[in-house]
Parts: sequence; structure tokens; C-alpha cells
Amino acid sequence: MQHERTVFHVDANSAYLSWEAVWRLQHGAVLDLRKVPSVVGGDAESRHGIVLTKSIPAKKFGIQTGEVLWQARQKCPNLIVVPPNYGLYMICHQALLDMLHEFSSEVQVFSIDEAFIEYTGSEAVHGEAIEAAYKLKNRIRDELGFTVNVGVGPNKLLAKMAGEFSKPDKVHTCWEEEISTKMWPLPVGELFGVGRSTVPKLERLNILTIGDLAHAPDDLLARHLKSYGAVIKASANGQEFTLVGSDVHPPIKGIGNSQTIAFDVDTMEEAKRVLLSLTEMVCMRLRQTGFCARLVSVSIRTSDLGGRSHQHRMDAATDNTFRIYEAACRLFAEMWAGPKEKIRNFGVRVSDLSLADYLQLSILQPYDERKKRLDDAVDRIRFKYGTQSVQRAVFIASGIAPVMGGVPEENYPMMTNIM
DNA sequence: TCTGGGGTCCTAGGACCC
DNA sequence: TCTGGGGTCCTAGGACCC
Repeated sequence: MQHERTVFHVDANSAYLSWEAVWRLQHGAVLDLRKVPSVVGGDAESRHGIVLTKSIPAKKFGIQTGEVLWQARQKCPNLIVVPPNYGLYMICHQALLDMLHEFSSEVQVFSIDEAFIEYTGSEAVHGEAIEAAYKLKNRIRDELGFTVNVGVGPNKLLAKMAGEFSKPDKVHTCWEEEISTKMWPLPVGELFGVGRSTVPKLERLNILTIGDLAHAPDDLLARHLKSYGAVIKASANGQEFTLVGSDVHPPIKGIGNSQTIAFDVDTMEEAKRVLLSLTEMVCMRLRQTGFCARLVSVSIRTSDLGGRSHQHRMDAATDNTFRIYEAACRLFAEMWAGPKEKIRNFGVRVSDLSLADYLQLSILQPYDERKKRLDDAVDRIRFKYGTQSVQRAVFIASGIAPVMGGVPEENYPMMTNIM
């Protein structure tokens, strides 16, 4: 059968856990974590105790991604929990990408463990699509040591849906003519774009399968789901037209960091330290990209797990840590109910980005020139000697890290010594 | 006994302008 | 003693993904 377009979706099976398992086997471990109930999970002591990835045997106990670890342990008392190692994951991610580039020049990274490749036009080099998909899957397994699913279809949506059909180490297709048999019988929640809150809305309309959604009346969907109804109905019919982006890095829309603190924060002083620490990280990243931002958002999650956010649009775009910190503090003060409200998680995010233009800035705001020189100096030192090498005095003995958010630095060094 | 962190996109309501 | 209508900007919050 000839198809106009052929897209692959490649997805590492239980990525973090598989990568951890492979690393351990290569370093003398006897046990393969993939073959026993195990999870990669955060540190419960510092209130990061959730399941990040589960093994297939762990899944059989009903353990779910995102679940708290103590609940997972109740379901499976012998569960093995290993901490995440993001440095290793970055290496595996890159190795996967390098392999994909051997099969097509158009590769779109979708996440750390998923990518699309445009296979259209590659048949002459690597053979017919299915054959190439198997070749790709087997080479990753044999040369990199972990397994992937490859989904094959006429667009990204169907390729992705195909990749989910059964796991691990599988190739599946979902062509237009296969939608009705392979996709429509599935529960509607399996469709990309239909998540936790849309499923119950659809179920109330007696839309239970992807096929039900594909045939649902437009006006019914519009009434209950607004414009989103038409979007997911199109998906249920396999309609999706975006291209596989040839640039690996799509344009950045915003930069944010957030962190759950190991203890509840209930003083303004402590809250401001956390905000400063997060702002340091956000602004360092912002300056690295060469952008300035106009919109500053602060979000909090309280001890009862409720969340709120406030945002402020600045008069002019900036990448200055102090200015963004000031805005963040104002936003927090505006939304915080006071000491009775205990905060467990803080987030700082900047968006509405534009290219940095210092000439204009320094004319409008003369003092920013000095602030910018300070930011630049600190950035250079941190880049050279590590994030913790320079820190503001307020953090000393405060119990709060001076630069917070993102991947902990101690996970990175191995990236340089493995290759 | 205690739920992470990084994103994107959309919507609704109020303010404000003409 | 009566208040239209369109458009844009700003902000809060919800939903989705991995």
C-alpha cells in the first residue's frame, strides 16, 4: 500500500527505569530492574516522593506514574525504588537522537524519551517503512541496550497512537484504513489530548470509546467542550496536519522553575528567599537564551495542595534578576493570605519573550547597565566554577539553596566522563 | 499519611478605548 | 432614568502533554 506520508513515533519503553537498569547491568549488577517490580522515584523525605517511571512488573501491581511512593509500596511491599539520575537520562536521550538521525534528517524531539521522524522519502535509502521501523527498533535494542516502541502512520498523531498499542519492543502501524479497527475500540481516555478532566465530561455524554467521539454530533461537543470538542473529534478521526519540525529546538515561549520545599514556608522572609533562589535560576537560563521577558508569573501550592498564581506584565522587557525578583515578591505579597497559609511549593516563570536590547534599556533605565554587569559577572563565575560558587548572603545557613529549580547539579558531572 | 517539575495552549471576565 | 458594540490588553485559572 502506498501512503502519501510516513511518520515514525519512537518512544523509549519505561525510559528512566530502563536506562537505569541498563546502566546498572553495564556496571556489574546482576538484577535487571525491568524484570522485577521497581520504580524510579523521588525522595520522600524532601516531599518529592512520587513514582516517575514504573517497570512493567510494577504496572501489574496497579502502580501508576505520579502516584505517591507509600501508596505504591502498599500495592507491592517488595517494590524496589531507585532515585532518578538525570545526567544519565540526558546521555541516553542524545544516544537515541543520534540513532534516529541515521534514518531521517527530519527529527522532532517531543520529550526526553520520545521523538517523531519524517520517514517520507527515506524509502530509497532504508527500505519500506515497516522494514525500516523494525531495523531502527532492533538497532536501538542491540546497540544501546534499551527497547523502544515504533509507531508508524500517515501523520504524527496516528504514529503516536500506534506506538501505544502494546509494549514493549514493538512496531505498530495505524494507517487511515486501520483507524476504525485499531483506534476506535479503545477507551476515549487513550486518545492523545483527552485527559483526566475531559474523560468524565465525555462519559456523561455517553462517549466512552474513541469511536464514539469520532461520530459524536458537533453541536453536542461544542456545547459541552467549546472549541476543544472539535479538536479532539478531529483527532479521533485521525486528522492531524502538522509537520515533523526539522529544528530540534522549537522556539521558546517561556522559562520557569518551581520547587517543592522540604518544609512548609510560613514567613515572608523565607518565602522571599525561595523566590530569589528560583528567580536566580530562571534569569540565568533567560540570559543564556539571549531573551528578555515582560511577563512574570508566581505560583504557589499550599499545604492543603491547593494552588494559585498571579502574573504581572512589566512596562519593559528585562532579564535582570533583581527586577524580576522584585516583581515576584510583589506578586507573592498580593496573593498570600499570611502566616496561616503554609506554602509547600513555589514557582517563578517568565514569558512574553523578546530579544534582549540593552541599548534601549540603558537609555530608559540608566541603573540597569550596572545591574546587567553584575548579572553577567555572576553568570560567568557560575558557568566556570558551578552554580553554588557564588551566593547571596541571605542564603547562608538559611536551609534554602541559593539557586533552586531544574536538575540538581550533582547529577551532571558524569555527562562529561562517559563519552 | 501526605501529591515533582518542565512545558504549551485556551478561555473568561474586566478594564479600557473608540 | 438611560445606557450599544467592537476590539484589544491584562490577568487568573484550567486543561493538556511528558
